[in-house]
Amino acid sequence: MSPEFSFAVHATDGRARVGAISTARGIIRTPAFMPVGTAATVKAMHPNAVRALGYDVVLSNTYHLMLAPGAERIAALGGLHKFMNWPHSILTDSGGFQVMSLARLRKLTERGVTFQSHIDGSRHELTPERSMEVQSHLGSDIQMQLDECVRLPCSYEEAERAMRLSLRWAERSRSAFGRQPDRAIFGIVQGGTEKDLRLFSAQGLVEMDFHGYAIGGLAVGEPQAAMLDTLDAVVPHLPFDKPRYLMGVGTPDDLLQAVTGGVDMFDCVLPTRAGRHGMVFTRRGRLNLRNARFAEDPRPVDPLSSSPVARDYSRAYWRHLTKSGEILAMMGLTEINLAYYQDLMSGARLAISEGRLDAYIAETQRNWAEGEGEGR
RNA sequence: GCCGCCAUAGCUCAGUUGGUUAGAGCGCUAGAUUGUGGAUCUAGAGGUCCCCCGUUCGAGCCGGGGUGGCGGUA
Repeated sequence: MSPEFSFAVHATDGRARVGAISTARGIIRTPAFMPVGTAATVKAMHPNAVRALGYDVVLSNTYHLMLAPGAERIAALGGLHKFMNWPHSILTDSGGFQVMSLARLRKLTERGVTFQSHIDGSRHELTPERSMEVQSHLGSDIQMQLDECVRLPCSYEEAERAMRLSLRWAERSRSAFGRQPDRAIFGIVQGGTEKDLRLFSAQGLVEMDFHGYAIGGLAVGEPQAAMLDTLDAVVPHLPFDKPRYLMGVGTPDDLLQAVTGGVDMFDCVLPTRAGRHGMVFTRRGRLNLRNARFAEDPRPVDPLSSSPVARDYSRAYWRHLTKSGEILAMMGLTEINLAYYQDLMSGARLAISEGRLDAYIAETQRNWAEGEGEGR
């Protein structure tokens, strides 16, 4: 296998594609879901368990690792892969999302963004150049440009301002990344739900020649239909032979819809965070295991799951563990959710390669609908 | 036995000089959660203010008696 970063489309079904990204760490089967491991851990999961579920890549985070334990420290310890014992691919977000999520702790200028640490109050400047330096210290296989993610709804002027800033930061990020033949850098399309802004952003990024293109600033407050409309407007303007990454998305239905629209990569905290709070995703829809109706429910969470965790324990047991704040609840429900997301995506990959994605989605949605109200 | 303190939501407790529909935190019941602060937010249910009598236009609040709990003491 070549250590060069590459991407190949193996089959298509409409706009949807099945393919493979090759990194120095191995193959990423696409469409791919990436579990989020912000602080060098997919919370509540051992790395080998994440791998056993079939995941080829996890996402980690520049800002959080820069604060603790520090990028230079991780570099001195042999890089992030070794540090967290995940020898497979790692994609790192640039800190752009924290510009939005930690808005009250940061100041934004043309030069970059200065955060006041939520841990100890210390100040940290994140410029496009520093973000790329940190990501290189970590040894990230796929690095993201620094961008500004804006919560929706927002005015046209605000969306345009953030998009243009992100475009200038894209150029600086691309330049700072330099030549790293075994690693990749992705640009991020911004522009809110304004199609002309999105087009402008996409065209500007494509001229800079990134290894892949992300669509950012979606699933940040707008309805699903607005997200999918925006996606439909952007995707045709992205190169066919480069991976497309919809950042921060999403629900199982979001994933299937976006795959139909031609997206290759996703990440989302939903399966892991929801799992830590008692919510599970199943073939028959979402269950909130904190609900009292599960207190005496002896049925497994999802009898058809690929995960024994979803099959071998009762809903009553998970409800008890969740309500009691037990660590095993977070571990178990996270694993069930990540198993479901993987099953969903591997099903989509197979369906695309067999040219029956629409039927696969229809069947999946039918199962969710039939499970509506289950246990009530 | 005597002395003191206490009794308000499931729990721990606020409650002004006696004044509209008695509050909080936690818990409980639900909802939200989309490039992760194990976070956060939203809504709801839940009351014989220990009991009885009295004072008062009006009592969770004042007086008397009772019951229960805690502490001290012989």
